[in-house]
Amino acid sequence: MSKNQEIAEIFEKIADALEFKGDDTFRIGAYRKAARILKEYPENIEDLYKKGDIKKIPGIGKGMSEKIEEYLKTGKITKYEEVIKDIPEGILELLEIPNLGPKTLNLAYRQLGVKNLSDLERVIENGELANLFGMGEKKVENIKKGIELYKQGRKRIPLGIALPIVEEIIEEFKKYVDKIEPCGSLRRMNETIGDIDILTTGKNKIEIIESFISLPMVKEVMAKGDTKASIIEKSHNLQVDLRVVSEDSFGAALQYFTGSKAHNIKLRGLAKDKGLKISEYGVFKGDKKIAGRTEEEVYNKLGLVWIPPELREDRGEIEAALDNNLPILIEGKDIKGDLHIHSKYSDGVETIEEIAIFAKSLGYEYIGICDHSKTSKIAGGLDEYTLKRRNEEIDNINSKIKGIRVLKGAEVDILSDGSLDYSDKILEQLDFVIASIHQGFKKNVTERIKRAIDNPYVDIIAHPTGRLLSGREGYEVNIDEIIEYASYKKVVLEINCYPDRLDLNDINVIKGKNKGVKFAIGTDSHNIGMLKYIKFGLGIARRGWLTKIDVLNTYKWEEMPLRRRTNGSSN
DNA sequence: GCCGTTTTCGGCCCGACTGTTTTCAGTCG
Repeated sequence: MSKNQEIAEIFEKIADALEFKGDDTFRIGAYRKAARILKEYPENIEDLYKKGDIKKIPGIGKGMSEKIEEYLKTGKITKYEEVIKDIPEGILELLEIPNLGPKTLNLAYRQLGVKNLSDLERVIENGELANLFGMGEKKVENIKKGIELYKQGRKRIPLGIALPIVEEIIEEFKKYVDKIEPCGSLRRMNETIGDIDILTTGKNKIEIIESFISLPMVKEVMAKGDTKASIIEKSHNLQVDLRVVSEDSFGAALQYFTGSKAHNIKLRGLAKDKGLKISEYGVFKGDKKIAGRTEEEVYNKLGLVWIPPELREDRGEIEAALDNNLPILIEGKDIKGDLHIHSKYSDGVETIEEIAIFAKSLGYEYIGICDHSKTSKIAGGLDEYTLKRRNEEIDNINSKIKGIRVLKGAEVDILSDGSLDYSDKILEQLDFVIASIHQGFKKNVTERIKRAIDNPYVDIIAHPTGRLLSGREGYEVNIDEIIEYASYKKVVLEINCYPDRLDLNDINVIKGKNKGVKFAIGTDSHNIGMLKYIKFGLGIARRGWLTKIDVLNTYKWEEMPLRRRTNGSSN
């Protein structure tokens, strides 16, 4: 874990502890903000500290920088030890229980000695909790429901799983409403989704709410009012929030519910400075509403150009919008082909010809067929002889099918000693080469990837960190070092679109972009249905502030800046 | 705890829903 991450986690714990104790909410907010900044910061905080620059980070002031310094020097933060001293171990975890906040938890602790989950369950069952001042049967019932959800482990789920659920809900529900739009982290294309927010507008609000809570996928209704309702859906126990607003507030509501929270807080501060007020209903000057119908209107009234949802994380996008200096983000129409597709030759489903015909129908100019190399036996890796046969087949297809070019690629294993699974002589016969780790996740991964980068035939490093959103931590790799080296050697890093991977992620993409690295967006498709996953990679690319020129597969094949070309050798 | 071309003190985003409370607190997003 990086120092940034370690310190961020301590700041988070301080915030939890202060919240439990009922400390000033703005102080708590300051710790949470500092934690978020550290977690997302594209530079190593230790390096920054050595340069003496940490206080220049907005949100890190005197207090935070002293604590960071203390941690870097001594490995601990005194403030943290002080605040957790008189708090029973483990009780703060209970703050994750929905419907149980710091006030109630603290009350249960002081009055009933609740220190852990089983204590809490006991005082619920014997009625002691309900008897406390300000408590009652219904509140306790909601906490009980919250405990159930907590025990089921309400994890954030990958974007790729959440999106089809949302699409199903919208399909089922759209007949009831005039307009319907998903918002929240889903609209921002966050790699994982905590809950789903859907915004609608329509004539009869009550009827809309009623039809929503009666949808077939509803498992449980959490809340229901005149303008919003929350349900838990059946398939993944996801919370889905529906908001209904009137037409002339739709833009303001879309902006508001898209977030992020940090982005909105900063926006509201900006509005305040201008003597304006923003809410989900619009932008107001005094009592007069001056914007709200569209998002553009809302941003414009604050002196900003419209900001794409993927950038709304308070990572400098508001400052850039003030200067009219936002990047022109890459879009779907810029993608000229997919550079990471497996065919039937290895572990894919379709023949190369079938893939080519399908990709042509998507409007692609080329596809890169990247079957596994011989050591990946379990994935049907190709030996040299089969690879040669495959290449001949690709030549045939290219002469037969017009309007799309099939590129001879390979996803070559980086072996345990850092060498590649094919000889240079074989690699030379390919149009381009992807190298990746598929074994020895804990064995010298950084050095091995660097050795692969040293090979002049390697163009792209696939899924550079190896993390899986469903759980696997990723390789033991120093990704900062890989980014640095890729930048130096002009090797391209992949944004792998596979929904469980999304690797690199947005933060690493930002780091790479800052160092001048180029990226390839590849779906890693094993069947043609997966080619549509390109949209997830695009989401990551946009969250990483990438423009068209940062991405390899927005170039025509002849103009693609592969390093074996840019280094002077011909194709 | 952070921050400041109106401020180094006094602000800090804003509102919905729920429940228990006779005017509002807690939780959530």
